[in-house]
Amino acid sequence: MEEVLLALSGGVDSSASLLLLKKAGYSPRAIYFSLYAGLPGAPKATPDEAYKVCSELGIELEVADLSEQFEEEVVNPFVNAYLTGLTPNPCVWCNRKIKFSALIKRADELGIKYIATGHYSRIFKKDGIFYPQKAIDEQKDQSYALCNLTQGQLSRAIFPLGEYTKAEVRAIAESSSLSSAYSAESQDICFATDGYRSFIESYTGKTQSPGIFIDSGGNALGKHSGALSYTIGQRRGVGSGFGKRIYVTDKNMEKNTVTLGDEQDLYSSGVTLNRVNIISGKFPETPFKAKVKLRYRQKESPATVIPEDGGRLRLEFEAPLRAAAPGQWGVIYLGEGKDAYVYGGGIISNY
RNA sequence: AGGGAUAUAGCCAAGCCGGUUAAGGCACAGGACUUUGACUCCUGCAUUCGCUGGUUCAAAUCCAGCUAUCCCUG
Repeated sequence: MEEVLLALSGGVDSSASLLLLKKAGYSPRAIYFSLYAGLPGAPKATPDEAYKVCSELGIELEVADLSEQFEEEVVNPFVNAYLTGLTPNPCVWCNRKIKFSALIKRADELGIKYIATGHYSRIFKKDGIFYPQKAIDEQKDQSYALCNLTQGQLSRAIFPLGEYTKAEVRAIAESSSLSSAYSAESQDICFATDGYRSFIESYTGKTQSPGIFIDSGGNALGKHSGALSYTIGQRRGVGSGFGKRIYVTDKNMEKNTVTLGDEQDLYSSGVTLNRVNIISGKFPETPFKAKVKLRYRQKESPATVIPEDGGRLRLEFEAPLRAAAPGQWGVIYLGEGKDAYVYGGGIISNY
């Protein structure tokens, strides 16, 4: 039987993945990653649930402490991004640098070919290249967060949940009487359950200093508690007295200012992507049409992808898109509808 | 000092030729959604209408006085 190394958190998704791998005839091995033990401001997380699931399925569980790598590869860049005014996406980095990286490394040590996770995504293979493809359950689709994976990681990955809906996954776990069948959805930043602001404050030990809101003309509109707490497109927490809904349109960390404006000011016709990751590994030579997402949970929008110098990609939207936030990942999809797959992605740098 | 205007929740603001539970927006709080930040959605949010009296079966809505603020003329 083919062995597979599965990342198991103990939640319903990874548990059901384990079950599905067994049913599919694989011989799965499970590994639990401890990511933020002892991190200031981070919640407690234990492998208890993972152990429970493994004992229910007669699988041996291995526990790996990755907290050092996690802090170096995910938490530090995350905090630094915020301190420089960006809006980072830690999950994209975590998948590449931590989860999939550690899975591959351990699998190699064990002589195992395949790795697996409980992500809602499929693998699309074309011309010998493996792409993350949207999950059947479009509501849960997580292919966006896999845009930064390498070909080496994808070519060995199995996503058992890609063909199932969330409801089916729960039903599968339920029918096998898995104790995790009713586990809550994971959500928000896993290591910052009280929000990124308070996490960064406790992690750095520094509180934000107050600054001012300004309008597009630079006129002062009021005071805020620190520019770090705001992100492009945000509406809440900007104060009152405007008589209308008003949004963050820009921010400046050096001056500690946050610019406010109307919703229409948030729309941009294109963005430039930095630190581009092309799934195939082959940087495009000519412009092409594709679909893009500027954030998780946004439907793909048509755009033209234009290769630029320095390995950058320019995205020109067919219709203006709202609130492109520097630091977020712009992800490019090819293919249509439910079968769309990730061509690549990069970090939004400006507009 | 005269003349005029306005006073409704944290802010803006309907209602104001009287009639059951005082619109709405912003802000705020809680929730939903969510492996990122946002957005979005749902719910809540003045027993009370500057104050004090009066008229009336009934007043935020009419009347009087007081107070505050704004504008104009000295």
